[in-house]
Amino acid sequence: MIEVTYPDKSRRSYESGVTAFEAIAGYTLPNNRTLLAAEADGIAVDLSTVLTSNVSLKPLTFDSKLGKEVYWHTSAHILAQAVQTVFPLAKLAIGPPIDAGFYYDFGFDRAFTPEDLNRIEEEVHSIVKADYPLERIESSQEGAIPLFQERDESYKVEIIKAIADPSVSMYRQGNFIDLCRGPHMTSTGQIGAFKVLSVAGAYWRGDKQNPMLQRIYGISFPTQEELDQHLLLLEEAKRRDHRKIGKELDLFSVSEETGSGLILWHPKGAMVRHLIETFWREQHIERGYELVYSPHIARLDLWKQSGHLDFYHESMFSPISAEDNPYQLKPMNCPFHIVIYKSRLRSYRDLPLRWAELGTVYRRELSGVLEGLKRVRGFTQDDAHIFCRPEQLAEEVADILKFTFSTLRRFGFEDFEIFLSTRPDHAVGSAEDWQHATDALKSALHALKVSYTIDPGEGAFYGPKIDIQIRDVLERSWQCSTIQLDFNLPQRFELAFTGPDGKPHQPIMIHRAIFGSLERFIGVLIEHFDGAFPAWLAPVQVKVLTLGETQSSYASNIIVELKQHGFRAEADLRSEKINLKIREAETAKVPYMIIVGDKEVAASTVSVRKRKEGQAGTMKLVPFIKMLTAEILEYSSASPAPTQS
RNA sequence: GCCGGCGUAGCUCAGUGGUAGAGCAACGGUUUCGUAAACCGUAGGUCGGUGGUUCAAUCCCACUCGCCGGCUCCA
Repeated sequence: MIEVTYPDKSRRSYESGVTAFEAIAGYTLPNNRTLLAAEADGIAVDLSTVLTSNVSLKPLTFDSKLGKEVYWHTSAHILAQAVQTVFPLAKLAIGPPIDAGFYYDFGFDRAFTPEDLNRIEEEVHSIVKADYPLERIESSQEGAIPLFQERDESYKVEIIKAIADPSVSMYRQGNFIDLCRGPHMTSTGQIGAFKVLSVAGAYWRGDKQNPMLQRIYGISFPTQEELDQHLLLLEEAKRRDHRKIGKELDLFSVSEETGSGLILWHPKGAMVRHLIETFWREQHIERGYELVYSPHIARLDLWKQSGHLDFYHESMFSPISAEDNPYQLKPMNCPFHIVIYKSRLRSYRDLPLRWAELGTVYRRELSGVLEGLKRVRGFTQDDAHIFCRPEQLAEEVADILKFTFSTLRRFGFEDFEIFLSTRPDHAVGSAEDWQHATDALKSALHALKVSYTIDPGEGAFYGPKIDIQIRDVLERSWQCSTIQLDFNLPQRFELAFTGPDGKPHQPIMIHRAIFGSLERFIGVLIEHFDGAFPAWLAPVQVKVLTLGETQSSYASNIIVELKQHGFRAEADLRSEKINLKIREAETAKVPYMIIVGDKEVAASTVSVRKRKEGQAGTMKLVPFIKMLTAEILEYSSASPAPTQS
């Protein structure tokens, strides 16, 4: 007999050899979902899995992350079956689930066309309708290889040969068979709604030396409504693409004449950036940072000593010559801050030193990866370096975390996901240093009651790090903030402080950024707000619109008064209809409109109109100013650290 | 960089092997009109660039620049 424990802590006994399906069949599923697979001691398994020992068992439905993975993995198999039905010569490569949906890579002698994708999707529907059961087949490597050789599946053969385990598994549905670790759903008919999304080239194993495969992306959901909802989000993301809005609102541009990946900030965009930068500087000074500035180029020798020339040269522009000395355009700010540190002897009493700089760096990104503000060749890091003693580490990190959360909240981000990356295989620094540093990061996270995920071995070679992802209104995740410890640079530059013992000690260096790249962050912000910035960030906060020429001087006086109160206000005195002026102000996403006609002039009032919401009443200018001031102040209510699921 | 797609007036787009159009914007004029587009007119493009095929190319071909979707989520 074996004992099965369920998520509600109840237990039941079964004969050994019972299947996961039998053990879970009686368990009620939430939300009317279909049972897809099971989670046995935290690992997803087929429902046909035979249980032979005590286990804690959980039903998997589409509502969990693991369940989605199973659902989308099976969907990928259905896609592959459809492709091979339509194009028997297409060779199977790999087909995993991804964050949202799945893809499958095929070796094929040409690119798939949109018409091909339509045919494939039709075939998918008939496979779903046929409701083929999925059957798991276990085999030795020796048994599996001829099977795939026979089918001319050279990628599969290559995969099998690379597998360490002598036995492999395959899944069959109808006449389609694929090498696969699984687990899978029980039948193809369990897919509710399926959409083939797009196709793009992708290298076999991501290596540009290898042949280019055709990657088909798809997505599936239990119901048509969920699929429609998802497609709506994709459309919305496309609609509010920051490149499109950036052009419409005249925020920024990129020109072929100046070069790709180099941002030209137009006045309106520059104002938004200026507001963010000003806020950033004020916050840093308030929180005990000092501002520094460093040049855009430095002698090549500096980059030799920092190691960037060895490890980072692929991302650096070529050196610049000046007389006999080669200079290098900076891809990072850290070496400059280090040189400042070294400009004099430092005492343990001086630490921690917190130096911040909005430093513009240049990186030679591949032309194909550039994307609006989000991936560029010249960008401004909101960089800071903290030099501290080992025992100060946990507190410094906790402060940075608090600072980061409060800053991100200020910009309307409430949903955070935190990752702690630990020591990779190849790393500098002693095991003890890594242990101490990683513990300090953890204790900072614990102190703030922040939950996080550990990414084992994903730290940089020079130290462990904490990455923070924000989730925007379209439910997309963006990684902006990062806190990285560095054992490498202090060593390379022989940084030291004099301890109470009168001897030199090595400080710990923390690199941290909240926005990461100002350009990228603003790109994310534009999409998050759909270009409709909150009043404190809007390049123009108030637009005064006149009905006719007789109100011009009244309107101008209002502008003067608003400006005296520090607001960004503009007037529209043209002899145009009020509807047109309103429409243009709405399109420009100006948060407040003030409409003045003869009535307002006579009563010395203003008619206030709020962006998107419409008329907000007629009032004297003073209450309007109070209202706007209050709205702007509301944004500074930054709260403490989040609690995470 | 690689694969695929695209590149026509400031913007959004239509179009054809015989040297190009629309709407909006701009400019000029008329209109002074109360909460999301008044009306009339004018001007504006060597059809991304270079070379080639052709009697003739914006349209075909090659190269080049740029943009878009992807390219370390490893059965």
